[in-house]
Amino acid sequence: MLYSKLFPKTLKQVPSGAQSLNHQLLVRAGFIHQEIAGVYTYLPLGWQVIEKISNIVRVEMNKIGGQEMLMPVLHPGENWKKTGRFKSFDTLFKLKGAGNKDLVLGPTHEEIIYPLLAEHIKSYKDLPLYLYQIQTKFRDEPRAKAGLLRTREFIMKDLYAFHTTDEERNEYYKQARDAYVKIFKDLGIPALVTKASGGTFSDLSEEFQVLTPFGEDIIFVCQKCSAAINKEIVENKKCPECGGDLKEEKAIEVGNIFPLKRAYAEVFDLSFTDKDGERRIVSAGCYGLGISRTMGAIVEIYHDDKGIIWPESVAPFQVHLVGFDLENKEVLNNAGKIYKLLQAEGVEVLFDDRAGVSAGAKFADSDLIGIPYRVVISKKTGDKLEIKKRSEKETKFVSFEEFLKIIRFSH
RNA sequence: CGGGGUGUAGGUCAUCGGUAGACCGCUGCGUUUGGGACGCAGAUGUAGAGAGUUCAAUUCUCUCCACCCCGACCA
Repeated sequence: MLYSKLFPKTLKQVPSGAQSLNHQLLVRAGFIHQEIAGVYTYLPLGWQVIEKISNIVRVEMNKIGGQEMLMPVLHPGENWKKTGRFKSFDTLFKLKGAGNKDLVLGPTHEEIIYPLLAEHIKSYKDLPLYLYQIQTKFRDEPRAKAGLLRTREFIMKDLYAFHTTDEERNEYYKQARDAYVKIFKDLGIPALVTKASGGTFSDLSEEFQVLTPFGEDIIFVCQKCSAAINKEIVENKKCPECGGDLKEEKAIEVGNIFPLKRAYAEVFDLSFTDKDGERRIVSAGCYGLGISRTMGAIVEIYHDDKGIIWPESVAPFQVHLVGFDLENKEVLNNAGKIYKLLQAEGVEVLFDDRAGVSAGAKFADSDLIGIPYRVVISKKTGDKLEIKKRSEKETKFVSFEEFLKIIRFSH
């Protein structure tokens, strides 16, 4: 991608009202644009990051048997009335469709997937079944805040798993939990598996929490064994695992996994005929992961006073190629050649090809955007590349081949 | 939803009872060229909306709307 063509330009000033770092940096660097409270456009750079995160999640969901699909945003109000959540779900967006029909913008998809499954699941042979989607959800939060950490429209991965027995479901829960641990490791995020209450769905759930001052959850982390427990279920200040001392921390929930109770299966009659000819209710589990919130959480963790420092796995590009002295034909040709060679090697590269822009401005933009590797080509660099990792201070001069080895090795 | 705050150029803000200004950005020309360069010239505004007070309102008052912060809420 040529930087001169990239939409939009970066901003020097912090947007009015933006307090959290993810909000400030993502807006300034041109990743997101706020439309209304808690609703953002994902601009080209931002969308690249969303896609990177989504793909990491997809890989692990597919490994545990997940089949990706896409359910509608628009739901029949009727289904929500059946489960009682048309009234009880506080942040539900409701609207009227043609013929004055009640419609709902989906905040979660039990009301769609249960009736869908009820139509198709007849036998124990149809189970287990793991279905997931990555999709925009809507919740009319009374107070959106902190950039992407709390929005009214957000991108979420939700996997619904359906089983013949609770034992089978619990077995799968462990697999899903491992998959989540792997996902956050691949994303480069230190997420703590945190015990929490299950809310109305189940007695216990686990949340994946990232420590950040802008988080909204209070969790307690054991200073001895690192176990984490949500405030809502901490009774005394001692670790239930090892008895160690607990430290209170602010955190943001980026994932939540829990076994579902059978309420929805019963409402929508999601049952099957077992081997012995008996009709049984399906046992389910639900596994959510906030894709867009995770993007915000990453920025909360990885930044400095100059800008974002993306982990390599989710950066919008791997390499930020910065050209100086581009009025000089030779330098321009050389930079263009490096750009093409990197692309030919499958490297995702953003090439700052702007002429007449000062070095300082290019460095500042590069630091703000936060791509892992910066490569400078100028009249000084000759046949070498001047490289610098965004996360480090030192600059090195290396050959093209050496640079390729470096970025390959880092993966 | 309770409390507080803010709405002025594309962005960040200043101003002020007599219908607007800076900086950034943008356009043109020239000089620069390794950490957000400089000079000159230019373009860009229903001052959030409505009502009221006044000779006169962006400015004061009221209502509404939007956004932000604290709290409550957060399957």
